[in-house]
Amino acid sequence: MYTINEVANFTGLSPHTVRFYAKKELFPNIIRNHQNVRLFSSKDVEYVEIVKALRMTGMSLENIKQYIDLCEQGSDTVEERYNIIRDQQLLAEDYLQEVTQQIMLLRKKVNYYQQAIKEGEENIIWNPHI
Amino acid sequence: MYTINEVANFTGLSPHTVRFYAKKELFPNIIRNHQNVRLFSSKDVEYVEIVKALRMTGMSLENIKQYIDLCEQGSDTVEERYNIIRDQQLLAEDYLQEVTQQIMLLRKKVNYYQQAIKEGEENIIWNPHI
DNA sequence: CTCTTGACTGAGAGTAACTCTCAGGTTGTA
DNA sequence: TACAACCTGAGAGTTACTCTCAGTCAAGAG
Repeated sequence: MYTINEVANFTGLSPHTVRFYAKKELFPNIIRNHQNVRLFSSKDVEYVEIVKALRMTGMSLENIKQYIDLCEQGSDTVEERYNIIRDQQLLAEDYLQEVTQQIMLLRKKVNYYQQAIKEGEENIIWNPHI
Repeated sequence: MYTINEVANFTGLSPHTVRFYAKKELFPNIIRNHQNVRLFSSKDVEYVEIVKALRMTGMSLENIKQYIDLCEQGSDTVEERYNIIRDQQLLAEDYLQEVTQQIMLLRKKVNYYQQAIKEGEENIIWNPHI
């Protein structure tokens, strides 16, 4: 069983964020010890990880909550959950493409600036640009 | 010269967002016609595009503003701008890696669910899971 | 010549997702 | 017994949108 700080450490989320998610009931079944401290089982940590994955690929907390609720309803909801995750995966691949495009623009700028600095040293006036 | 809607259309940002950015002075030198309508030159559109690239790779609007201001100060700031863009590019590559990791988790889940559905049809009780 | 339609305007409210501060409680070590 | 290191909830603050609204203006229809 893990405390909120331990979970934060190995998921890479901040303790604040984990507590924030917990308050939104994104991690069902979390038990507390006699000091009211949250204790995460390894299954709870799996929930944290899937929440992180869905969040980082752009799903809203509201939709993540719906998915978590389906998980808790048992194996009747397997197909519905499958659709959600597959759709999200596809969205995420598109998003990845978009970000890759933007990184390519940054790379182009980096090359441009390298050129500009090099030519600047040769006292060629460089067309002021973005 | 382009109106805000045209710019929104071919950058993929919403007109709301473009206006929001304009209010934050992220696009300097934008002129208005006699009806007070913003008109974007192709240089202004370049600004919109670099703002979008920086934003999509995780830079805050505050830092983007600083970069834009440097751009406006002319060629003395080329090296500083180079550092900013290169650092952002490196950050973005890391971020891309992180998102890719999360997509791989989603792919794993997709496979898992496909298996679960297949075995479910054969009336094997599947261990309820996330 | 008025009327409607459509694109723009600024102001400002609303929302999502954190992010941080604070006051307080418990426990383990010096 | 003090104090450092955790945890707690409540709530304020921040960022980046996102939307609503009332109003302006110009062009085209009747």
